[in-house]
Amino acid sequence: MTITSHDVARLAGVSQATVSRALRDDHRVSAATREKVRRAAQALNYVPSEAGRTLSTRSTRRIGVIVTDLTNPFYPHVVAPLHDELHALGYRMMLITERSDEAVAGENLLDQSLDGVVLATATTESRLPAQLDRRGIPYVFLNRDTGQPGDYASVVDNEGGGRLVAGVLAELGHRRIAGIFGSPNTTTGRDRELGFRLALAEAGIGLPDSRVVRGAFEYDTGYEALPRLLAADEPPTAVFCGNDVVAIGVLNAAVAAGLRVPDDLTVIGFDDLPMAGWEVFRLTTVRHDLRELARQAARLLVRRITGEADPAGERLILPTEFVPRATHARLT
Amino acid sequence: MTITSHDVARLAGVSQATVSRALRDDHRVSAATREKVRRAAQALNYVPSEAGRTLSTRSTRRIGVIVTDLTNPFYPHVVAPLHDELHALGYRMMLITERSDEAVAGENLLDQSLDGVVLATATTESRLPAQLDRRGIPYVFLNRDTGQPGDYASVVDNEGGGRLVAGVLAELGHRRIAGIFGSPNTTTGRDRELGFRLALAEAGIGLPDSRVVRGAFEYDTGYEALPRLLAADEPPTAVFCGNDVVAIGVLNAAVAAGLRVPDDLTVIGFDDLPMAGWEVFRLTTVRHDLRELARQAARLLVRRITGEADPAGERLILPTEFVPRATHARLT
DNA sequence: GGACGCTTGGAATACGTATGCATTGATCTG
DNA sequence: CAGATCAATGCATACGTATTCCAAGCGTCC
Repeated sequence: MTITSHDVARLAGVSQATVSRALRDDHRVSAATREKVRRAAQALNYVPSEAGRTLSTRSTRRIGVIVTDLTNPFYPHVVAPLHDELHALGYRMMLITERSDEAVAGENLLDQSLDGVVLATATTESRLPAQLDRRGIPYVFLNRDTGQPGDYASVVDNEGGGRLVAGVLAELGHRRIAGIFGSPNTTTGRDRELGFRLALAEAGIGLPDSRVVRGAFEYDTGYEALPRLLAADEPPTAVFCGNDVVAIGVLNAAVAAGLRVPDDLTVIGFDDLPMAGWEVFRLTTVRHDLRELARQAARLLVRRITGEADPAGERLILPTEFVPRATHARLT
Repeated sequence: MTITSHDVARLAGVSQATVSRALRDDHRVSAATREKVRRAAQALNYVPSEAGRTLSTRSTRRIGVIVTDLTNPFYPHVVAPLHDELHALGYRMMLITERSDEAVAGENLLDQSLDGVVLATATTESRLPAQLDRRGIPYVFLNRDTGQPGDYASVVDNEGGGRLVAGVLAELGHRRIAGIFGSPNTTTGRDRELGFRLALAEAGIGLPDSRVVRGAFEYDTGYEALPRLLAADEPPTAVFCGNDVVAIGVLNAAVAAGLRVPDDLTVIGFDDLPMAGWEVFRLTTVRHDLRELARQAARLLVRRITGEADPAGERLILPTEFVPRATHARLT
């Protein structure tokens, strides 16, 4: 039923080997035969079998992308450019979404069906990297900074971004400041918190545990955290959120609580998703180039696959920038 | 370097064939040998090669999912449950996002690397179904209703949903009503518009072209449409949007224009994405079970792959339900 | 005119798994 | 006890492509 290179060979009156060569522009085939083969392939509507090619070349031109939860608005903005860049580089994308990536480990990602993997999940406790190493499957971290010397990662200057926000809040006169950070097992959250804390300390501002919440980078985290923070004896005048999605949860909770932003509360996010610029939010946040982050990860992975990457590991860091919109105000 | 079933066979002291059989629980292998093979495989950390298996069985356990644009908040809510359901059914998901699916046709989806395809793109003009048919690759439409007898589709009762909204608006006393519908080349948009128009007509309410906008199911469509609709001589008192994403664009445009919703304008969406329930929106909309829509599509596709589906085609239709929130009001 | 190099294309094989068929030994039946 | 039946396993091959090795043809140079 399916057309193979043998069928093309028969029609063109050449050997199967010649068909393979002709279609791959091997210089050892004459222009005339190439044309003949081309026409035969066209006539039969021939498409080379991916499985046959994979078995022969030991390369699949396929890359796995592992994300936690696609319905979290953050991920699509990294998956989409990843897809595009990988496509441009001649690779297909295999999307794998898993709550815990122990489940991913249970999956057979290791069956040689992937040329490489992009790890875009947040958690630092996964055994997946070790397993990939053992099987010799190249991978890169996206938005996760292990600090391990040999690793490959495309990351954002999270610490710098955290500092930026602390600086701004201090300058605006805020002293009772709260933080909603990512889970402690995400480097993204940890680094943002670290930079934020350091810069706050330099400004002589404390950050007591009573004004700190940690949780997943999800809408609900922000939505549920705000009431708790407000219930304290000395409620905060400003909240720094670990990312925009959390901040948007906070903004919605503020509406529910009848709080006016920024008059009653300053809210600052991180990422600058398109959503952050919507009129209903006009969220003040920290921008970094998510598209470039993804592109960079894709290119790094491909370089690692082709052996062009630095064997000692590579760490590509993107800068951050403060984006003032309408959710921050000077304390009066 | 990589471990094959031959290596396992050597270690276990059996033939490669026996390894294959033992690991696939073939009843024709004794419990003792099975155990011996299991242990050997375990010791070597053996994982069967996907490519070899594919070549041999002519099945890839891989399904392509084609979507237009992942950054459109609608798609993640269909891709995520699709992924989960396919996973549960033992298939992997290959995500393909393309602006135009002519580009998809250029892709080699036809190289036998997919057991089936879910078409979740909106446009009706694609040549892709014809190409898949020609190559005998099973596929289903998700949220697209071709009306062709032999097709397989998982859809929503869009016409019924449109009727619901028209009924509500009429009952609320609205007479100057606007519609922002999907592109004319999407059946989703067309059917919603159709039901809406029919029910409006039955209520004796007109829908002049000056109060109709058509465009992609995107945020910008709604955001840019509202000012134009408001500029008319007799601006509408209510807007029905082809989906929630468009409605959210409208709500943001309303904020930008200083309009109060629902006092000045009633806005109604379609889909009931989680976002629609956010405090800042509290969007009145039409609900259908997006998760079930995806699940149903996955199961239908798998049934078609295994030959269990009705050869005459199948069309699974999900009901809709009106969800009153805070963006609609009675005309005073 | 013979050795040699270059070009072109065919034959053969590797890649890893699944499976039809053959083989072997054992158990059962009349 | 001979022959039939059956369980368990090995042998051989198919799947489709890429590639290595080899052969043939042809021109060139000294």
